[in-house]
Amino acid sequence: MVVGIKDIAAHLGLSTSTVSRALNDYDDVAPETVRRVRQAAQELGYYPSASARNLRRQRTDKIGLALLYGSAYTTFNEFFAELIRLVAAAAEKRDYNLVLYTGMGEDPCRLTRIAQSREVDGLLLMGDVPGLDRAIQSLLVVGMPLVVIGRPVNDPQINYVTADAFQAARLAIGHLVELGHRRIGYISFVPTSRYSQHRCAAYRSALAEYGISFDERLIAYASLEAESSGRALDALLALDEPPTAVYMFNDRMAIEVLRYLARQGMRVPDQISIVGFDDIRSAGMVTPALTTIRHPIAEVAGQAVSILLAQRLDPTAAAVHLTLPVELVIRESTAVCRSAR
Amino acid sequence: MVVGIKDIAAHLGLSTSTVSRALNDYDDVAPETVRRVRQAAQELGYYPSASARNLRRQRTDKIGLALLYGSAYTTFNEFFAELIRLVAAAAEKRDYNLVLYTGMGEDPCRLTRIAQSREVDGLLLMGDVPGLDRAIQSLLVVGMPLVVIGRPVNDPQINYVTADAFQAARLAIGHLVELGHRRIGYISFVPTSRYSQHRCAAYRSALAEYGISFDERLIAYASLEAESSGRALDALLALDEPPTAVYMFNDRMAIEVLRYLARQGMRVPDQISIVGFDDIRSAGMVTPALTTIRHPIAEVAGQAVSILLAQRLDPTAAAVHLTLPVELVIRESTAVCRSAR
DNA sequence: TGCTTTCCCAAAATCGTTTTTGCATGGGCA
DNA sequence: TGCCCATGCAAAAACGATTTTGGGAAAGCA
Repeated sequence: MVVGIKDIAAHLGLSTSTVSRALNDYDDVAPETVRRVRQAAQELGYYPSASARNLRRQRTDKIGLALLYGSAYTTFNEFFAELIRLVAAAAEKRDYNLVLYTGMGEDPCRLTRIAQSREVDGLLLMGDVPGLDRAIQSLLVVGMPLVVIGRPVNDPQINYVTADAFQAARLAIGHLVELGHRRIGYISFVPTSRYSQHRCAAYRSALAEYGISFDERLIAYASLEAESSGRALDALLALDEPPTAVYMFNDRMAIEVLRYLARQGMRVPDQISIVGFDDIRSAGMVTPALTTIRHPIAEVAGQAVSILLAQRLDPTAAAVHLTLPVELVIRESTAVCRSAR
Repeated sequence: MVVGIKDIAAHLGLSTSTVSRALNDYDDVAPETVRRVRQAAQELGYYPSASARNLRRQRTDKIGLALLYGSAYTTFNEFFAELIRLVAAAAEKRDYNLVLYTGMGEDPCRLTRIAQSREVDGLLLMGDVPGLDRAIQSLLVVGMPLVVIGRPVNDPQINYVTADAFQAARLAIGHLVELGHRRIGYISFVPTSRYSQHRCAAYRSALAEYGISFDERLIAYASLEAESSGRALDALLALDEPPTAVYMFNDRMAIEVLRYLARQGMRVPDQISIVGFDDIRSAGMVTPALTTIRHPIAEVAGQAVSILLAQRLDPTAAAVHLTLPVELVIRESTAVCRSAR
């Protein structure tokens, strides 16, 4: 049923090696033979078996994208959707396909298995779970190329590509300070995530830059569950001196907060300003439209794939650490601070 | 560096076949030998080479999800994000991984290559592009299991899983009719898509059920480009007798329309009612919250994977045609028709 | 004891390619 | 003519596992 290289060889009275070399552009095959082989392959509808090819060439032409999230991440959001699409597109442009590994939260050892069994040629890592570092070390041991997406990594051997969280915080906080805000809260992702930790550090650093003293109580944490962001905001609003503006971990949570505030009858931006992060498509479509930081997802995705494949070609090359600039997108969810008017 | 089955065999003074059979639960290996092999495998950090295994077993333990969209689909939306996540989860639950094939719009022949090279064990097909049917036939020829997602297929040999678009239209139109609407428009996806055609047929059928005569001018088409839905709505509103309610192809487009109407200063649902389709997460978070049809994505994803793997096990089984029920979710974007008050 | 069965395991075949090696054939050159 | 080299292909060796085949040793039975 399925036609193999043998069938072509038999059909033309050639050996399989000649057929293979004809199809793979070797230069020790007569042009006429190449033509005949190509034509026969076409006619018989021949496509090489991926498994056999992979085994012999020791490569799979696939890269993996591992989404390392615990149960706190119960749902994808638009950000992931975009990221996955862009990574897949970048990979396909280079004739690679994308394998999705999700639900790795419970068992980072699956990473080890993926690497050791060499079922992909490289791994993109997104997310953070307990035990991840050890799993990553096991990838390095077998020489599996890998790139961490979205946060810096301390280990100088490990590639990463991330948006500039410090610049982002500077832009967000700076924008709010210009509007007269001094009491600026931050709602981050679960504190065990290094994404969250990194962003918190960026928030603190930005506050310091604008001469605002850091108040620990102005940081709250939320997961991506439906009501979580609302509860986190509640905690901030319940303070003696509640924030007049809140910078959010991402747009998804920011939009949840907008919705929550609307239900509570609080007007944004009149009573409180909100700044998001990512600039997902919905950010511009909610009411009020969300002021946010544009995350250069396409660049992140493209660079991640580039770096991964470059490391595959030259495993000895130094690790690449890439921090990409972000932009402030001012929409309707931020305004002059009431108490500063 | 990478440890293979030979290393274990050498290490224990056994043959590779015994090691393999010990690891694969054959019953002609002494329990003590199995124990030793298992332990050695653990200690040496052995994982079987996926490529070698795939070649010998003639399976890859991967399924593909092909997204067949032309350039009209420039972006994923939440619906796809959810679908991909749920399909991946369903696959992983059965120890399969998901390979994403995107950007197949320009060349459905890639499907043929995927099938012939057997790089996945089955294919889930989502979307519709010119030349798709011929490509699908080529999959059938090589016996690649496949399931079409999201729309019925005429060919009785082809599995499909879809939400019930006719019930959806009945629920949506019925709801609007109850509110007094008689002039109900429909904004569909690009007319070349069979998704669009099927949904239009459902819309017509629902109108007929409620005794409303069909007016071709009340159907408009939009792509998923940013301004496309707004333009389509404009066309409907420019009619002599514009619709008092519009049923939308999906929530993404419905939300774009809400945004567009807000910019135009039209109040929803006071001046016009809008019904969506899918019930993506954003649907409940926009203002006004969107009345919509809940698409049972999790069931669709789970059933699609089940059917695919079942067909893999028994290629002679009859094709499965599954139409899953939907639900009406009433929120804030629909109200009593003004002219009926 | 002798024969059959059962239990383990080794050896070899296999999956379908790619890559290496080797060998004719023919042409160029002295 | 004799030698060498380039050309074009066949044969065989990988790739690393699984599966088939076969056989020796121990155990059971007459």
